[in-house]
Amino acid sequence: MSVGIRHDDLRRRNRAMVIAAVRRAGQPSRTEIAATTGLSHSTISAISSDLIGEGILTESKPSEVGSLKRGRPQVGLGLNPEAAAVMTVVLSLNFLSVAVIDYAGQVIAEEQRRLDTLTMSRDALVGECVAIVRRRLEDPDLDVRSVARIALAIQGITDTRARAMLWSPITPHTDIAFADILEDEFGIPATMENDCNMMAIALRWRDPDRYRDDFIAILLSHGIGMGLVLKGELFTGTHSSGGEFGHMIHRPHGALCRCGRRGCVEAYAGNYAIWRNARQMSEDAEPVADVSDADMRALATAARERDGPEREAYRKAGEALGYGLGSLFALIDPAPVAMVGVSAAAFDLIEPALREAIAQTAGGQHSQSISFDTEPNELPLIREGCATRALTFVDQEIFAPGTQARSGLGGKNVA
Amino acid sequence: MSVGIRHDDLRRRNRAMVIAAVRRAGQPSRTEIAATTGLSHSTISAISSDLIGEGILTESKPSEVGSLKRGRPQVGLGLNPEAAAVMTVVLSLNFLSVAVIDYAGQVIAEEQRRLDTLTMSRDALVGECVAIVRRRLEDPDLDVRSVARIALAIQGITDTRARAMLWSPITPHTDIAFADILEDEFGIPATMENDCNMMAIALRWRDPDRYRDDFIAILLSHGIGMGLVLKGELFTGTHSSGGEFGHMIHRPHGALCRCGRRGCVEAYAGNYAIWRNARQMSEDAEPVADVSDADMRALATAARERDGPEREAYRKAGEALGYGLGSLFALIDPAPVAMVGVSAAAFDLIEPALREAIAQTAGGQHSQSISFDTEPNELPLIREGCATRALTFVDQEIFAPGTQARSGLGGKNVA
DNA sequence: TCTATTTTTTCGAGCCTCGAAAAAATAGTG
DNA sequence: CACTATTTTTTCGAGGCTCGAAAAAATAGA
Repeated sequence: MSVGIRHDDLRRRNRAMVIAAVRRAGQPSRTEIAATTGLSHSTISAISSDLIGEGILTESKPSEVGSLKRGRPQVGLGLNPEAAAVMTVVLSLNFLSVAVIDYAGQVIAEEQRRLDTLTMSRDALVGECVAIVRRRLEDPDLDVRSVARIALAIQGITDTRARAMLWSPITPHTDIAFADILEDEFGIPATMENDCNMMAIALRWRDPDRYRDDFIAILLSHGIGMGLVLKGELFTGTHSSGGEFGHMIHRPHGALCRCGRRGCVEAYAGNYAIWRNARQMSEDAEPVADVSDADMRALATAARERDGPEREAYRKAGEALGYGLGSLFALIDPAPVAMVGVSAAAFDLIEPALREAIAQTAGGQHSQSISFDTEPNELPLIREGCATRALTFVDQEIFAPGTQARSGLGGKNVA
Repeated sequence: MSVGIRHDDLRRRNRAMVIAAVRRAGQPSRTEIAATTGLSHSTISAISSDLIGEGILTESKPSEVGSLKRGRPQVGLGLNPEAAAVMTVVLSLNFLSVAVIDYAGQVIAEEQRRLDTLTMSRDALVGECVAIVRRRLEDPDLDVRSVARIALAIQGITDTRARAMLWSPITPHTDIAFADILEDEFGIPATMENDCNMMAIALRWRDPDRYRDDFIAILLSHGIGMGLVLKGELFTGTHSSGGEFGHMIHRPHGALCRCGRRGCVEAYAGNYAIWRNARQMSEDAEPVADVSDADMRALATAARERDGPEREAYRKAGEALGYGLGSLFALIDPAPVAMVGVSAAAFDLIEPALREAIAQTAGGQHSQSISFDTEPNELPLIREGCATRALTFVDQEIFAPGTQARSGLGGKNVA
């Protein structure tokens, strides 16, 4: 069953703890780290001395902290930007974007490309991803050896182990093992993440007060996606990335969904569904491939101006989202929700019906206390999430590795 | 944030690990424990020597193991039944049952009572629980001091911390802090658990091969409940016991549910709902308070005999359960399901419509691979779950405590 | 009785964390 | 400007824990 704790695990975990404390706090002193981790000063001293010796952390000048207190000034510890780098690859509908990020979290290079993802062949799609990564890696300003991790994100379903895309609305092809492909090509560990999960991670990173242990990130875009954090952990399905909120059933035998089934939440609340209803097309009408953000904004403007089919379309979207959230809340209890994506900008049109629907459900008793936040731009969020995730991997798996000799100078006599 | 690992934690966790290994394996030798925990023989030897010295474990005679191998015979380690005892209290509709269980898991006493829970006053209900516990504690055969934990289970919603019942269908009263009440009364740590969660725990204990990391236990009774294990952990809501599968919305504005809302899964699949549909009453008809098991069995018999309203009622139940499961599977992916309770005996009537409905949902792609198991009797399961939970608490919190001096003989020179 | 085999215990080495004390580095103070 | 108070950081020895190797224990077969 579960395994006992070895003695070596102790140091490993505490190393990881120190690195995590520095990443979260920015420039904490050793004393601060001791306070947040609960470890003793001596232990922190020993571990940080190791980490500085290994080039993972750096001491910042006392002046930067600028304390006006008496006594020996604190020495801030920071992440050494050159200790490593990671790459993020975000693949969305007709769009591919890559960024290189240093160990301290700063973007040091990026590149973006428009593609026609819906019609590309499988090989072409994979080829574009590989090519854009290669171009970044060939950048003379970048030390290739320092790139320790590549995190891809895609809209759609990925497997639990974050190795492959299983299904995605942006391409007709399925089961593409992006992580393995990139690893084989470049020899750099890679993962294939779900876009909404990365949004959730970024939200927590941005605002840990609001998004801490339990919250929901919902992508209101062409499709409906969800990233869910429960009890401080990213929630994933047993086999796949899970959390397919958009494909919970809102109305049995209801409107036709892009996934081919009927009555999904997405079939009422996805951009194509709002579009379809606003145009008063049949619920059986085949979903359109894409609706531009500009068109969606125009729809929202029309809905705000007059009571007509546009307004009704947003109302239906709100109702579907509300009942869906209500069912979700029956399972997990209410939690803060962030609405992300172009339709989040039209949340004023969605919210009334959404709240009314929630009030009809088990979550309704807390209807008032449920708070919504909106963020119209999902792409930066997804990239931030990927970066955070990749850097966390480096922190934990590369710089606090399982049972492996630590590089060089094994001692304390570095200072 | 999260806290570093102290040196003392190491031993604590490994002690817990050893106890857990013994509880799971029954009579394992030290060598076996070393293998399952991954710790060295020396460590296991030291820890088990401590545990035996403290009276937590006992050595069983070599003969019992009865190996025919050459070499020094293995000495089996077992839980000392007298090391502690726990009590389970299961409160269900019109029925209260208590059991006393020794540290090795054997029932050593029990008592049951019929009540009229729906009409009792709050004080009377609490009073009955306190009284039945007191009677068991006054049993001269029982050493009161050895009782280390009381686990209550109730149908309904409990809080995350397992202290209080928040709402239950078996009584009109709400927010009863049973755990605190019993602790104050008897000075024994207590918890208030959700019945379906205990079912899930018992299922895993009974059949860890089938029910290991991810599975679902659904109670098909007067109401519909669910216990959910995900990634090896019991799933609870953020504030309450959560997993209110029965109150996911099947049809917006649909049939009247016992909870007062409309369209819940339970409003189609609970006993009262099947009864209501079988009698061709309106979906708006007030749910009846109780339907006897005998009546439900008669309904099932009628449904099997002829195609009529009874059969249709079960079909509707299956449909509601199927769409609900489908939505659940969209979130967590499919997992093995156990159907528990009186209507599980009529699962043959439910299954076709259920599978058909699931096939319409995101879970449909795996429709074939989803397997259902049935267990008509929920009470023993709930009790077993409580016992397992209470004993696990004793294992971890009492016999492998945080940072606390271990009792007596601190040494290895006990043998 | 002796040997092979398997389980369990013992023992010393190597780490790790901790608390206390020392060292380092600064701001006030007269 | 020397001295003191104060705060941070490092050093050092003590105490624990786990591990591997070797020893001890306990049995079956020859």
